[in-house]
Amino acid sequence: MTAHDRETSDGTVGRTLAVLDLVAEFGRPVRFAEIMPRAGLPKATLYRFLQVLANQDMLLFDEDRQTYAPGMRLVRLAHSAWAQSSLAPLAKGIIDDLADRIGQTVHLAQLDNGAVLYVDKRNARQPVEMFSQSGKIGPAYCTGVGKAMLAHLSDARLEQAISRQSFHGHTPRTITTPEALKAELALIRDRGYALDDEEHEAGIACIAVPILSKSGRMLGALSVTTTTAATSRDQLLALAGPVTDASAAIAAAAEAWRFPETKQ
Amino acid sequence: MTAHDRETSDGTVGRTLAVLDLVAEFGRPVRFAEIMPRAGLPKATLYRFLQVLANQDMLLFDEDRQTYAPGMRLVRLAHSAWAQSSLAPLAKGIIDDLADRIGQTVHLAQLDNGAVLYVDKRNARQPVEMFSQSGKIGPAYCTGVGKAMLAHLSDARLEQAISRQSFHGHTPRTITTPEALKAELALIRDRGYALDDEEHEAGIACIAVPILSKSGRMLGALSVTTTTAATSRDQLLALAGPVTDASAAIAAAAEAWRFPETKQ
DNA sequence: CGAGTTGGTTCCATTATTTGAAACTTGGTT
DNA sequence: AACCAAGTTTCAAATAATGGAACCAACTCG
Repeated sequence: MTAHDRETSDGTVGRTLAVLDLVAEFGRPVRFAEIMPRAGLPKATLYRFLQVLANQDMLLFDEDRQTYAPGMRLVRLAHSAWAQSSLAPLAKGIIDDLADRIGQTVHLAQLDNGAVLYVDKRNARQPVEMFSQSGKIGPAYCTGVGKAMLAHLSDARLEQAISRQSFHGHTPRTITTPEALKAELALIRDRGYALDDEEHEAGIACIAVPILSKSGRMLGALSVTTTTAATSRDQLLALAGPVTDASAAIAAAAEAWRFPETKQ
Repeated sequence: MTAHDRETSDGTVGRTLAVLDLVAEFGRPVRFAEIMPRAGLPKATLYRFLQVLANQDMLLFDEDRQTYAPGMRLVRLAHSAWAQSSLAPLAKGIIDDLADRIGQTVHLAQLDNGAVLYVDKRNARQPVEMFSQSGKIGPAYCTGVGKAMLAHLSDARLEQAISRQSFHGHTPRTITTPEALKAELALIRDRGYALDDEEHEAGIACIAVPILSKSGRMLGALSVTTTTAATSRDQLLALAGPVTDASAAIAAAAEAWRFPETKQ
């Protein structure tokens, strides 16, 4: 039993929110019977939890199809969360600049419960399609931003995060063991940036840097993604400079934001 | 005591989520003492609720400043909610078309707890800035989309929604009484579209239509916004046609989505 | 300096809520 | 008509939530 897995502690509220996660993970409306086996809760208990969540608009219950899906209240709450707690609002200008300058896809990510949470994105040229991208999650062990963030975690938090990785071999180059990952993280820490060279998806490479506060706290990560077809490894490495600069600028903005006035 | 105000029923979970809303409403990180008076809960209870929420990443607690703000877990959950439960994904193409054709700001909204929840938006020309817009809420009684939706609510739900309106007089034209609102809603139901003629903001007008399922259920609303400076009332009214068509197309898409196969 | 104040945290006996096995209802299938 | 699966309700026992009060800073002020 690790310190506190969100699920088990926190009494009724924690258990209920775990069910919410479960429903969200399906990615489609689900029926009671589909949730049951995964929830590991007595029928009656799960039933009551779902009722409460639906009542609370945290879930939307479709009467006709008898399915549950994440509800609209979450969208409203997330708006608030994104605006206040994510790096996105204060990084906006900096990311715009970076994307303009290098003309490639840019991702801004934060770490959420051991997974990569994308909080903002700029596509190479087409109009931004944000909410459908912002809020999306991805694996940490095989993405540039993921590794960049893991590399700057405290030992305890790293262990916790590693225990949540699934280490699925997406491509032949995917890192699939905790040991190999730790070695890679040490390297990343040394050179200051992470590479994802077709570890997650064939033909896709990216360079990522962590966003670190003055005191060394890991706030998030920034990456530029390219296709191996269009961009050589050297060209990709050449982006390290601009991306690192942008990352530093975001860190500075975060610092300024969190301590806006000296004393007053 | 009305049937079920989300707050009071639903036991511990409901009460805890009410606190989450409370924090989100502030729109900025807040301290314990600021939440206290509004929560109407004993100190110890509120304290525990906040602890649990922070533990669950539903809130983010800033150790240094001792403040709570909505947490990143909400962003992840909302992504799921937006993709599955909102009209946005299936309306996307239709809205793109509409915005292209008429070149004005377009809003797609749904009703959430008596308030307008914007789920998608197209700006007149500049790149979309979505998450900062999607998830945003606004008043129902003085916006086009709000009135369009209220007009197609069942009596019971309408009463419930009206009881949640604040009826603040934003401009000289704002409707400020439930009676006047009900009269306006009858008119809207008759003619099929709602107008907001500088009721919310001076210089801003909009035309909105409800999105109704075949069975008459109100799914959301669609609006086009213009400035009174650039667009005459007649020009605005001329948009009723295209907007209504788009709304019908969205309703059809929703219908098709919810009943994809006949029997299989 | 020390008494007072505000903001935050912890205790713990009481109480109300949650719990879940089992019974029941509903709707569909053979 | 009997059967089965999915979903809903019941109710006594078990547990977890409750909140008044005490406690602990960290400031402020006389």
